[in-house]
Amino acid sequence: MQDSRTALDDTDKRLLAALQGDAHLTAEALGAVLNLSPSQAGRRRQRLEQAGYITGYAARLDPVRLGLGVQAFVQVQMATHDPDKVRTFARIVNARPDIVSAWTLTGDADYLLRVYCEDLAGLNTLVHGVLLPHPAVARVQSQIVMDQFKPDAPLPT
Amino acid sequence: MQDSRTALDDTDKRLLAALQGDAHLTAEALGAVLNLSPSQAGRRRQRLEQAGYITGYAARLDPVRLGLGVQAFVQVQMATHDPDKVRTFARIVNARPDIVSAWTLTGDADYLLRVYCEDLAGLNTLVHGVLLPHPAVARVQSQIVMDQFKPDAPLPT
DNA sequence: GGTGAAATCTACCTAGG
DNA sequence: CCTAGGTAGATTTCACC
Repeated sequence: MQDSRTALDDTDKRLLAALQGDAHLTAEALGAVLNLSPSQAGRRRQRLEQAGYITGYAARLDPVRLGLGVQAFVQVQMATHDPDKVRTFARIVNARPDIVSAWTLTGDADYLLRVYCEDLAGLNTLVHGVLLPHPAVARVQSQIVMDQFKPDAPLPT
Repeated sequence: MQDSRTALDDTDKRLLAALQGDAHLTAEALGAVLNLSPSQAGRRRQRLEQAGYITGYAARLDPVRLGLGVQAFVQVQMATHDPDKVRTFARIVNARPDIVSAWTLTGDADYLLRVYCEDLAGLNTLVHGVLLPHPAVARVQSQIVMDQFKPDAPLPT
């Protein structure tokens, strides 16, 4: 199965797109979309899973329904790159459930955090009570999400 | 079922967490995790779906496997808020598959875009060939993701 | 590309608090 | 009366032809 990866044909791409929209599509439904027999659609899905294109299937939750009304991006500039201090910072980031993603970026902001909070007070506690007091942190700038303009992230295929 | 929504009990939260990790967990597997019978686990899942906590199930893809080696955040400052020009900008954002998410933020950057590109050349084309030339755009700053520090986004429950 | 066995889901039914 | 557990029919998957 070395070369099933080199090129995704158009059907593969549409299959991946369909499964990004609904992971519970049956082989029969996939076949209907792709103009394939159910067995071929199922086999193709299996191939793409085993080839590593599909890493898993996840439930999509509604943040507002869960009481998470405030979504924000927080840029964190580090005061130091001292490994010890950065490690304790990393532990905090990993431990806090309200920080759902964290990236290191090129440019002047060292970290970008994506956070979900119940309300503005929660965001303030995170920024001023947790991040800013940390010895490794120099500066924090938070930007609240006003609107999710483009819906989340089907990867381009 | 009016009040099944007001408060999620601990079992509900663990169920949501489990399904965020793997949407294909069977009712039996869920029951094993939650110490419930399969029928009760399935029933609980159904309730959470109907109550709107779960909005759907999606396949998670591997961007690198798909040949998308460069991931970046692009901040776009608008030159104008003229509705017409903003609309054409919005159409471009929605049309381009390499822009997977777009948010409007508080602060000086008007839009934050999350993009996946094959390589740096692709990102450059997007920034200098598509975004900057647009009449509504004043300034663009792209920051490439070096490392995804915290894995993507199970929502806190 | 099709078929059949195994597994799973869902709706209904029964028991217990 | 409401919640938990179990059972049967329908649907789906997966290995084989």
